[in-house]
Amino acid sequence: MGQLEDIQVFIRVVEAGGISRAADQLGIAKSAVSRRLSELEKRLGTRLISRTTRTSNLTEAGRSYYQQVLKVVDQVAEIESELHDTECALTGNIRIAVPLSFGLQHLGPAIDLFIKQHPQLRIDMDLSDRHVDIVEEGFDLALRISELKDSSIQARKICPCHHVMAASPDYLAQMGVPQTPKDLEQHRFVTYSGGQSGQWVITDAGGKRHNPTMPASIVANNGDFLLQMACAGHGMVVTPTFIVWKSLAAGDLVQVLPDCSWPSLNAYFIYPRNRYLPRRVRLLIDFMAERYGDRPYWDQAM
Amino acid sequence: MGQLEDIQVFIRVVEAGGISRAADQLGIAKSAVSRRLSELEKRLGTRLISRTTRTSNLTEAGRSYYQQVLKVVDQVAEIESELHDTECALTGNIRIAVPLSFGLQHLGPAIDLFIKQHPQLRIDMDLSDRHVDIVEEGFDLALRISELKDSSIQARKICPCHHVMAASPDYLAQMGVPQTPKDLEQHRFVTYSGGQSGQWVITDAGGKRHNPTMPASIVANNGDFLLQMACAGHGMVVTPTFIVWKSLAAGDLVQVLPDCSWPSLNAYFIYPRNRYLPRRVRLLIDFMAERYGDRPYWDQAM
DNA sequence: ATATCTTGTTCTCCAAATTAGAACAATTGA
DNA sequence: TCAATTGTTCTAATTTGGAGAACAAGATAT
Repeated sequence: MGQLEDIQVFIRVVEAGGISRAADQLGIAKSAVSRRLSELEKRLGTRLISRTTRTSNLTEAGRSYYQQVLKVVDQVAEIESELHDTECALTGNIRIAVPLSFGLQHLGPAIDLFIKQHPQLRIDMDLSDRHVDIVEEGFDLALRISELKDSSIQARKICPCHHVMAASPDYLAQMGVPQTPKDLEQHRFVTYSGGQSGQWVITDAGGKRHNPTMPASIVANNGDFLLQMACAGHGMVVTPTFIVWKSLAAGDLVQVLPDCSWPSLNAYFIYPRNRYLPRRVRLLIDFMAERYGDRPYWDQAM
Repeated sequence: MGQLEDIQVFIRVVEAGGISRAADQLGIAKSAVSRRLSELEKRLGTRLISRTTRTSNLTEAGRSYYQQVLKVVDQVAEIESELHDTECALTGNIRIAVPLSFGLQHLGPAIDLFIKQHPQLRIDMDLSDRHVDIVEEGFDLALRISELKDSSIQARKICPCHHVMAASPDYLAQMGVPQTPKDLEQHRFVTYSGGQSGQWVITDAGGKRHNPTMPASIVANNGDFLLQMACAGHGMVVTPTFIVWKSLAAGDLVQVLPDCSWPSLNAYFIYPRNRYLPRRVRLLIDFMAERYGDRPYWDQAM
């Protein structure tokens, strides 16, 4: 391999935070990464990353070198893929990190369509609900559902993400149907773990905001699981429409306090700032933004 | 090898004007160059150089690609050699094309000193009097002795290049010593072949310009040879001081019409415009400019 | 018109380069 | 204190890439 490949290995080590993680992400042995890095340092006559056992840190020279070569690597990628894409069908790999529920239920079919349009592309999907640092982990982009976008990254909104409260008919028959937000305090909930999911602000039809206590009998970090528990009558759930839409349509769940509204989130594709975005990645983002848009099909079905 | 090395091979093919010459300059087999170029074109999905048997021409895509990657290759070279040179003794290669006479008599000792100061450098010297296209032939720089500098290249003057007229004592005893430029028409000359060397403009002490006919009994393209012929009494010679200085000092030749002057040329180092000049090359140019300067040692000895 | 020379292509063999994996030292965390 | 993890180094295996031969085709010289 060559000079630019050595540089790319170095960049990966820096962004991954270590040789072992870089090796995992690059799919090569850590001995190979170690050797490539050592040879780059030898060629430059200076240490780029100071390593002790179990830690590695950029030196001052390494930091400067990293800033400079990052631009060069992007330029080469841009020059070559712009030329290639002018002449050819899209090829290459796209690494995406997406939340589990959204990924399984919505991105799957969408990716299927996209790949049919661009059969020479390869998609590498990471489905999980953990927070992903796309630079550190070497992703092209990630889907994030949130209110605020991180200022250090670029984001493209692809659709709104509304929430509704719902419960099973059996549960409501047993516990009664809440008429006002205050009534909620007499009920049980299944809620998301972590963060501040248990503390929701609900806005009633008159525009008044409420902050009801919602005692959780079941807590989990997975929306599909919570949906199952709600359908089984274990409590009411506040959940995204993109999760609950089919259960509502089937009558397995019934919307509660439908005139009230919950804080609205958005789904964004995020990608690294100041980094060349290959055309195939841009096309995928455009494709998804168009496919979902401001009134996605699951909201239209309600 | 890698992506950047493929690009460097491509650049060399473009600038050399063909795969065979590029292979010669790179020191690898033309089959290897052919294969590298083909693989680069395959990766980009487009033809960069259209080849028929015995000719090759840049395509439109190739021209654009060449312009863009040239900058990138320079940037990488700059980033890495600036970092390297900050930390280390100078290393690397310098390829220089120099005129034969000047190279043998003056650059040799100078290079010897320079290499003693920077022992890890490697000098690749091409000595000839032919016109060298430094970009096409892959030189870092060339020494050129001329009046005008080519506008498409960068030049750094390293010293003036004065000419004098001289003849052997025997010749002058036999033929008489010319007193005025007009007297020259009664004499024989040994002169440079090609160009307009046989048509000199001499300026007398009063500032008047003369254009004497100087019949040549011996013509050659090498100044050292002409010096020998002049010392042997075959005629008078107009020659650079850097060639004739020792023969004058030794009494083998005597200056003729010393109050007159000849068009003054300069010695320049020339190097490619818009191309990163490694520090080692810049240091060599500085070294030579300082070593010779406005009154080089051979002019001081006269 | 023909022969020779030169360029670029393609293929095969072999040497060189590079990776995987094992073994190890050393630090960190349980 | 022990186990886990990181990074380094070495060796064997695998992959890559160059050299050189053979060839096609165009240009040049005779």
